[in-house]
Amino acid sequence: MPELPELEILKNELRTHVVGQRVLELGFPEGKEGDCPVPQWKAAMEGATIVDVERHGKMLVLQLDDGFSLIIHLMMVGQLLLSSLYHGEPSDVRLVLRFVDDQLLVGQVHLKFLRLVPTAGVGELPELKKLGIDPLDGGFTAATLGEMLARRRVKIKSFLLDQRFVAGIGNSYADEILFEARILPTRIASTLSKEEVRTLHANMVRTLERGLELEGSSELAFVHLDGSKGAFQNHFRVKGRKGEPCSVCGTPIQKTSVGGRGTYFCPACQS
DNA sequence: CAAAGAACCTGGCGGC
DNA sequence: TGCCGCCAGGTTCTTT
Repeated sequence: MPELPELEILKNELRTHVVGQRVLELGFPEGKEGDCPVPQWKAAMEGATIVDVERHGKMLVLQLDDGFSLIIHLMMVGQLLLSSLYHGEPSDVRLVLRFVDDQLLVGQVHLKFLRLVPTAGVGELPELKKLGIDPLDGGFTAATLGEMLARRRVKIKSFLLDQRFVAGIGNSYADEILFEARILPTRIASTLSKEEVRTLHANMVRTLERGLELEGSSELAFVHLDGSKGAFQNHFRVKGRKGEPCSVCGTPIQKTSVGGRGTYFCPACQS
């Protein structure tokens, strides 16, 4: 779903196309405002200029020059589209930012996870404060991963999905990472050997970077600002491949459930 | 506090 | 054609 690589792509595209834009109007479709305090949000955003875009885990933070920040989480099916790049008809619009040059940033976003807060308080938001280390951050080393895994009695797949430890990995990348690292999703975190920790770390970084190189995974709804799809889903080696021969050894890929999430793995390659 | 599981949410799909 | 239940996986809450 939209995971770290997809959000990183959107962050970069927003930095290129939206940073520097001044918001003329903030709009919600009639009757779809949800619980958003529309008048206050309009007052805070209209007339303000977007000066930076950051990513924290799977969350995007659009920083305005008047001291407010808009925080967006795409959940499973969210999309952001920019009218100057995208020429179709967005399907389920929930949020529209109109800029002074008449460009529209249109969002199909989960309003329950939309926030507008003072920029100074962004770091104190519970949703952001609880996030763990970013796997593409330089501080994320095999040693730090090893420290986090030690004494953790949770299944390694659940560990990867838990945003409090490492932020940004979701259900699709988790399966691909564990396949590449040749580690069973059900292994208990603390039982990984030093060598396995090193391999896991390397493949977390490598797999996420490969997702970036392939323009993200559009397995579900993810698209770029221009509506185009990524290609990583075409290179999945286990995700969604139940019964198909493993690309390494030919053994049929199996599907099981780990932590209530669909989990694909090769019973021969992963141990 | 850690871990597991259920619940909530949205969209898509199959069955009737 | 619609309705319904189910599944998907993002989060959060509840229980142990």
